[in-house]
Amino acid sequence: MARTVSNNDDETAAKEEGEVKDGVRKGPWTPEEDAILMEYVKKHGEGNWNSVQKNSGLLRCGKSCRLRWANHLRPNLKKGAFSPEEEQVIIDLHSKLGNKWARMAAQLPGRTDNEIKNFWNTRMKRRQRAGLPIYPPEVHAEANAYHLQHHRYLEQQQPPPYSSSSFSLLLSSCYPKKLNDPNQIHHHSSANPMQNQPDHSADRSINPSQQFKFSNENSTGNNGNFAFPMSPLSPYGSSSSTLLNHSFGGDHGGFIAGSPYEQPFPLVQGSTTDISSNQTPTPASSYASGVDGLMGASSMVNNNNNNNDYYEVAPLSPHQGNSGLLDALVMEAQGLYHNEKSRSEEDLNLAGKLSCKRKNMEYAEEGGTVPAGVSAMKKNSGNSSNESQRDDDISSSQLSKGKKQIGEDPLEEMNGMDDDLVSLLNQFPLEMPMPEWYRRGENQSLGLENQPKASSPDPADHEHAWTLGTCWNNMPRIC
DNA sequence: AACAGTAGCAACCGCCCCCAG
DNA sequence: GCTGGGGGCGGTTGCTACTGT
Repeated sequence: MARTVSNNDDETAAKEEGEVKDGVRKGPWTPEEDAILMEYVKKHGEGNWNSVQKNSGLLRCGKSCRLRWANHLRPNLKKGAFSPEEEQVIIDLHSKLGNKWARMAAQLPGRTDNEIKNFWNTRMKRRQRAGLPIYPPEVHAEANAYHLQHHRYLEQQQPPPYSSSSFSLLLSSCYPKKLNDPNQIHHHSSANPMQNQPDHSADRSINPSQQFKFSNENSTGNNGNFAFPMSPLSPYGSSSSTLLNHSFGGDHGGFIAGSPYEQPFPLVQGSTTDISSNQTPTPASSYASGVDGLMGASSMVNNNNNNNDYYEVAPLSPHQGNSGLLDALVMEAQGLYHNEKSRSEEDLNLAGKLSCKRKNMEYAEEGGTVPAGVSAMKKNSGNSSNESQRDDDISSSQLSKGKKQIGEDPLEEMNGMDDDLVSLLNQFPLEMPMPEWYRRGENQSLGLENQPKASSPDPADHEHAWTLGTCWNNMPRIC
């Protein structure tokens, strides 16, 4: 559409010059302003943005200058469409980090967080309209394993090698789940376009996508696929358990096909879902030993829970050296490793308590009874005042050391929200009408949720679903 | 061809948080 | 503890391009 031209010349002129309020101009930057800002930065360097107005006469606030510089003027900025490689990186990073645009930008030289955000939001919208899942399955599988690895750390009562902030966002990549449905483990369970809402998605009750009651939920938990009762508030919580239920996408290994950094990401499960047949079951230690980077504390985890053996290696960031954020993450991981052992048990209790609460809601929602184990967990999960006290202790002890240390407790951050979130938990509707797009997804071969049960996964069908059905590769280019 | 509707995208704003002084 | 600077991120706005009538 042709640009709408105002009939009011004065208005147009005012717009072009930008609106000046309190001596600060807003609106689009003019080339002259850009030149002034660039000149200023050239002379004085970046930083101290609030002094720009004083020293350069630019009628822009400091923040506006900073943004303008960061997003448009700074050297080495890439402009234009994202390359396929960049898109792949974004998708993969988002599956792990959630809406951490700045961190993602740190791994995409020349790209800004805003640019990535816009790209993602546009993509989200597009896929939302199409009723498609956000992630291609291979990325999702890797992200799931990434999350699962964290989950296993908790089970082992070992500190997870993630930072609080990063992991809280890892949780955002959940697909909606069919809790306790043993079959669900083989399904990428959603075409839910809302599945990737920001951080809150750690909790099924918070993530809008997870408020929907899915039919055929099966509360039997005797096959090892029992929805792991973890806290929605724990950074190791429900999301991981959610992921546990669909982590093993059957026909996907731990590699991102076509990824600019095809990291081997072995993920081998023993019994329920055999994905090992589709990838080389490499001894995790061989990966764990020779890697560094984001997952500096990468490790092998062997869990015998419910006859399922998992050997996992944390995915590693392939991009290094372009961001202090990554270094920070490594340091956080190291800090976590040393600081959290003493708290993990209590954290688990809290996680159990809260997740049991949610679990009870789910059972109630299904009209069933709460299994004894769940009730018992609820009883044994301690009391909130103790938890609060613990958090206070942690906080004060940390404060007593002065600055917050890198590697501070992710649980502290999460638990700080306990009251609010529990309140939210209690207020969310237990059942919502299943949206049309989901019902459609149940019956049409749009996404992987419609793949045959993984007892006999058909890679060909699967491939078809993505290359033809969901048109991942055929999506229009962003331009 | 002209117009209207709509999607995609760039850019900005506001709020919040962290950190250093 | 307070304050200011800087940064992160969600939301919004407005322009542009495309498509349908």
